[in-house]
Amino acid sequence: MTINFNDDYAHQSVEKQAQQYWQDHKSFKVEVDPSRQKFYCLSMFPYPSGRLHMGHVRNYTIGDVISRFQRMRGKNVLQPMGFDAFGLPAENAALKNKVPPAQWTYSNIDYMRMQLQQLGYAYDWDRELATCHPDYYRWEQWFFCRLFEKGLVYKKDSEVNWDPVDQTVLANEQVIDGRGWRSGALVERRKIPQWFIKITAYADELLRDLDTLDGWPERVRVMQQNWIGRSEGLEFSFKVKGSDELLTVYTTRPDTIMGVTYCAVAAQHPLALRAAQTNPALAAFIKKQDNIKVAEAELATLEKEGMDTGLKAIHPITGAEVPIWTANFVLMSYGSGAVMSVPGHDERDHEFARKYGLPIKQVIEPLQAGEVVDIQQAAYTEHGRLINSGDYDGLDFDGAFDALLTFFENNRTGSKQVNFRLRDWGVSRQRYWGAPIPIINCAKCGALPVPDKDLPVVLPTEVEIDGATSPIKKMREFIDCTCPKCGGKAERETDTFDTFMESSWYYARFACARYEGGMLNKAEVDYWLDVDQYIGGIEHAILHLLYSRFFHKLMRDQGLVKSSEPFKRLLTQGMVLKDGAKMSKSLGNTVDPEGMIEKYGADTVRLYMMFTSPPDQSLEWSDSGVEGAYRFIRRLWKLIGAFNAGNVEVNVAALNDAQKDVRQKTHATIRKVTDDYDRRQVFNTAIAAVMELYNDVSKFAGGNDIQDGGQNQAVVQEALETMVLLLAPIVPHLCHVLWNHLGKQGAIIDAQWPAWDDSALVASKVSIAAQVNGKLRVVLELPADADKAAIEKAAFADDTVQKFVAGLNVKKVIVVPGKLINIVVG
RNA sequence: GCCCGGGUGGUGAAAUUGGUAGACACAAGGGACUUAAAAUCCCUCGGAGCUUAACCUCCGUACCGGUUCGAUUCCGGUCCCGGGCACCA
Repeated sequence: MTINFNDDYAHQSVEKQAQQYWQDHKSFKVEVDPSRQKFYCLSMFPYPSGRLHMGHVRNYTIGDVISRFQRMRGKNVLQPMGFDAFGLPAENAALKNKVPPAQWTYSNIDYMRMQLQQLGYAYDWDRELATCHPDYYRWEQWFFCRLFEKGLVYKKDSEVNWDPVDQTVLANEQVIDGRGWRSGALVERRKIPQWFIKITAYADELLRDLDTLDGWPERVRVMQQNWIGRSEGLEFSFKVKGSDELLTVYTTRPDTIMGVTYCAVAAQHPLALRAAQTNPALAAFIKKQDNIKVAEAELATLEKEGMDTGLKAIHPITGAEVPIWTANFVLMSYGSGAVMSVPGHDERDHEFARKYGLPIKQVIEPLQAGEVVDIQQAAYTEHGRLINSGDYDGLDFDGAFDALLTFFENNRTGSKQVNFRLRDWGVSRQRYWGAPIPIINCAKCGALPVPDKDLPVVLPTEVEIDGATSPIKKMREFIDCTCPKCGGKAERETDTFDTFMESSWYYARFACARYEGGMLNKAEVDYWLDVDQYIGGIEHAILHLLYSRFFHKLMRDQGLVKSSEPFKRLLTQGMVLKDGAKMSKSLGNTVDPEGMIEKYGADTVRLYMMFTSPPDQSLEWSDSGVEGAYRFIRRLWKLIGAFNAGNVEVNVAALNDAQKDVRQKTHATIRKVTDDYDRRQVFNTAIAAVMELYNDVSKFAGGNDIQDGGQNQAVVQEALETMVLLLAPIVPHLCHVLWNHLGKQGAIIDAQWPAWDDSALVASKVSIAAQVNGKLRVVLELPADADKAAIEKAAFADDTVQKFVAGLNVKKVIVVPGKLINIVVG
């Protein structure tokens, strides 16, 4: 197949030729090579939902651009791709289409792989993996058994959404307005035994190591920090009147303790449950809380409601009796499930107290004299000085904290506590399409891990989905087994793992995807890890990234990896929107990448995606914008296609002014674009810079003979080569073909990234903005070496400047050399 | 509700460390070429005022206030939009 460069740009033949070359030369297959610096670039792998959507295209184009850029900079680049293949949608599709989840998933993978190849991504396909394959999840099962041995996993009762009609557990997503999505039944909270991994044992380290992640966006680190939620406070107990029981609470504001006017406990708190036994109204109130979906957002947006339990707590300092209420905003899962309530100085307590007419007492006043606080109107939540607090009056926050801590320690009724908001990771799912949890339950010996020799526990794939219960939960041949300890009859665990388990370590497995001797192969993993660049959606800022960081530390402590953090640099890309809303099937505003690729080619789609927004912002889809990207490619094709490459070298000494300008623009563009790719990771401005260079060269070509065999041709050749090199990561097919047309040998993927020549950047003139009172009045063209005095002299000599300063006193003159002068008059 | 972002022309955006607001594109309008259309090329393009016109002047980065010689950028407050909230992935 030959390409005629005088013809119009035809994306099909261009893209076919480039992709054929990469395939024939196995261009993106990589091996460990200690003599070369490696670069591991990873994009978050997709859930194989059927077809690629524009969000995938954006994510993977960003990753591919970075990979190809790093390769041209000489790195040994690993860019793998795989599929996060377990999950709920496969079960839904199975129900709808009467196809087993495995079959549906594998056929989606085949289709999406083909689409990814069409887009020309530089993946090492030999490392492809799918998490639903036993070769993958067997190591996850193996690893879970190691955690079991170390005591890092445990089983406890935990609440789920229960559909009483379908007799099944529902995901939060399947609960709509408090009802099951299929049955329409009011959901119930139900406690069932589930497996947990002790992420809280690593809370301190997960928090501390955030400081080492200087390649991560600040906002992601802040979100993780708040999620982990370390706080220092006081834990102490109230005596319950007429009982031996203690009501234990935790507070980060011990300084407000004298303002306690009531206590609040969760609906499921033992005290509330006990009080309910003799109080039908309270029992009804508690029962009502059972119809709330298991989600924090659900609880927190509820109208605050509560009920007096009738019990009284004894204030540990004053001995006063305060009522114990049960309140729907107190979480049983956080702390002790009970709080002291200080309506004067806590907004939630204040709202609750106003609603139920509970007293509000001020015990803190502002440090600043004169600041007026009306505690009945709104809570005062700032730190301040204690008042109405007896012996503690006059103390500030720290003083009161220390004094109260001493009081409770001396009485042995309280202590300083560090608390985390972070909860242990519940990994049990009552669903079918996931990795089986490798546990055997024996009536005699309890829960035991499956012996290594019996791994993997393979998930049966020939199943029928009925929409309610997981098929393996009634499959005797799966369930029945023998106890590895006593040899008696036992039952296999039928719950499967949370799919975050699979996505928490896939980045490591990519280093040795075909390794059969263990979870990870040290030689390969030590070379390729850490991930140098990770790219994915901001929606994963907390859960996936936190679990992966946790898993990495677990693997480190198992001796599998060396480092403490998996991802050195992180780029969180924004969503793809159309008409201001996220592209989604339910809104019917999706754009199918496949149709776009067919019409315009992969390069146009890639260029459009990268040009329209910076990667971390949302991207608004526009059909005419795609046309614009296509037009630029055609213009570039036309300009370069018509150019006859020569072998004239640039002779700097021989350049005239116009030629120098072209060369200066070329080198300024190299510098700008390199910085944009490397440090800033914004590609829209990189493309804009190349467009500017194109515009300059195009103008130059309009007024000069660029095939003169002399310096015109030389500077244009240099500019065109530069454009092709700089755009190669973004539009690789086009540049692959144009590179050889410019007379260059070899493939552009193996070409070196261009370097700029500082001496070419030196400009003779500089623009100085002249301001009067901060307002721009005129732009002065001055010699580049103009110093402070020269700038000032030129500014005052200017007519326009004179117009604004005449007759006024010059109060101050600010000069920023090379930039501006500001004359302050009055 | 809580945590984290974002808000700049008709549209996507740019302005990188507090220093010339609107680069680069899209759309629109006008023109050239053409029998015509498409394609291509050229010009105009934040708003208002003034002017034959160039110029020039004022206003303008969600809203209100502050710091500064100077604020899209920093600080305080408000509104709106988006992401996450532990069983969607």
